[in-house]
Amino acid sequence: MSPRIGLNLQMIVQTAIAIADEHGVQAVTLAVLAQQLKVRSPSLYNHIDGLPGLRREMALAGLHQLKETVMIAAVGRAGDMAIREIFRAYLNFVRKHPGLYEATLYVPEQPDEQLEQLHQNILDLVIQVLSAYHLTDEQLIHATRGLRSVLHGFSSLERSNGFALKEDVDESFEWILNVYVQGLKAMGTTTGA
Amino acid sequence: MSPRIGLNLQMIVQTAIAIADEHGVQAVTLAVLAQQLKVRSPSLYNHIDGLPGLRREMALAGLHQLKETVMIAAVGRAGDMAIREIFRAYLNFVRKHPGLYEATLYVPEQPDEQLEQLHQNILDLVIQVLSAYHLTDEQLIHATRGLRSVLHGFSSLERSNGFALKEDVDESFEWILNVYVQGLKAMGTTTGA
DNA sequence: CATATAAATGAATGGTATTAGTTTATATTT
DNA sequence: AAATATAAACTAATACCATTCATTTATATG
Repeated sequence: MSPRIGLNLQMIVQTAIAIADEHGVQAVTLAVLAQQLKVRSPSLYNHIDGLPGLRREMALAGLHQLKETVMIAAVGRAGDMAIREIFRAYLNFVRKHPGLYEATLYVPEQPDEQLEQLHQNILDLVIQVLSAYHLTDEQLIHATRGLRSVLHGFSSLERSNGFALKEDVDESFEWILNVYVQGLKAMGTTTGA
Repeated sequence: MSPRIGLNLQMIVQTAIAIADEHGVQAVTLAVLAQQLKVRSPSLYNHIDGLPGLRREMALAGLHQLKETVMIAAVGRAGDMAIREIFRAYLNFVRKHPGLYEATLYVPEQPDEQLEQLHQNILDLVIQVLSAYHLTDEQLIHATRGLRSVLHGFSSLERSNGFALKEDVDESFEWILNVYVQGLKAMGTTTGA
């Protein structure tokens, strides 16, 4: 049932992620991947569905890990503190695994239920935390989108040298975090407008 | 001084941008570009410095256009109104020219003075508008970074199908915009308009 | 009209992903 | 233990891609 079990999916994805974290997703080619695994590139096709399949696997792994990261940050906390820790955990994740994070941005050609499920899982976590504030359903949607926008935007810009001075970046992040939390509270009390 | 002037830089970049806006930056290959220009791909090297050179030209064009867009949005306005219009103009730009915007994210291998200058120009515009709020120098840096993070994050996520429901996206954007402006005012030492 | 110039080309190289068919090591069965 | 089935890994080949080099060729200039 399993002749020549030299490779497996986990090894391949793990190696691919290591390359991505070091040199970016674009540097993950089947050629260098096979080389690092001491194998010929066609052999990889026994375990993954080509380069798109590999990218998908990397995205799945990244989203799963990101979900765990966010969950751990939020567990046992509530309200502002939960939000703040989620923000910090998210940024930390991107800083620690830039290539893996980049991989989570993979957009499949056709709808992918498993990918969508993981995205939804993270979304549900955020929604649960935001439910502490007394927002309408619509405001809840806006707030989650705002949170994702800020987090994705900030970490993406930082990753691509978007911020000139490396020094105050952490302070900027905390400042932005404060603005978001303040805004959340302001919107929660004024249940209209 | 100019034999066989069939091609020029402008034509090439313009065609490349059209391809990028329709199919994404990754779809801009020298092969299809040459094909559309009815020329062999090596001919392009007389006008651009390979694919990296083309990407750089696209980034320059995009940043210039983005700068103009932001400037037009802010001219004759001040305070909240200027901020709001810049937000809307930025999002509109990304929606109208997704590929060109993607091209502006190009990061050169080595420091590129011209690219940096254009980035700085846009930054200066934002800083000038934010100066209406009475922020410290540090807060000003944080505020510009926050603005860029939100704008880049939101438009990127929207472009990659990040938001499930297509309907309320504009409302979400306005909501986030409001949070930002409110936060700005709260942080300012004195109130602006 | 001759010549210099630079644009456009064909040919070739090396990289990439991918497919097809073949070999081969292992697990299972006889 | 030997035979066989199975799937992993391979070789070979194809079709793209960017890029370089040497050559041709059209045009502007002397």
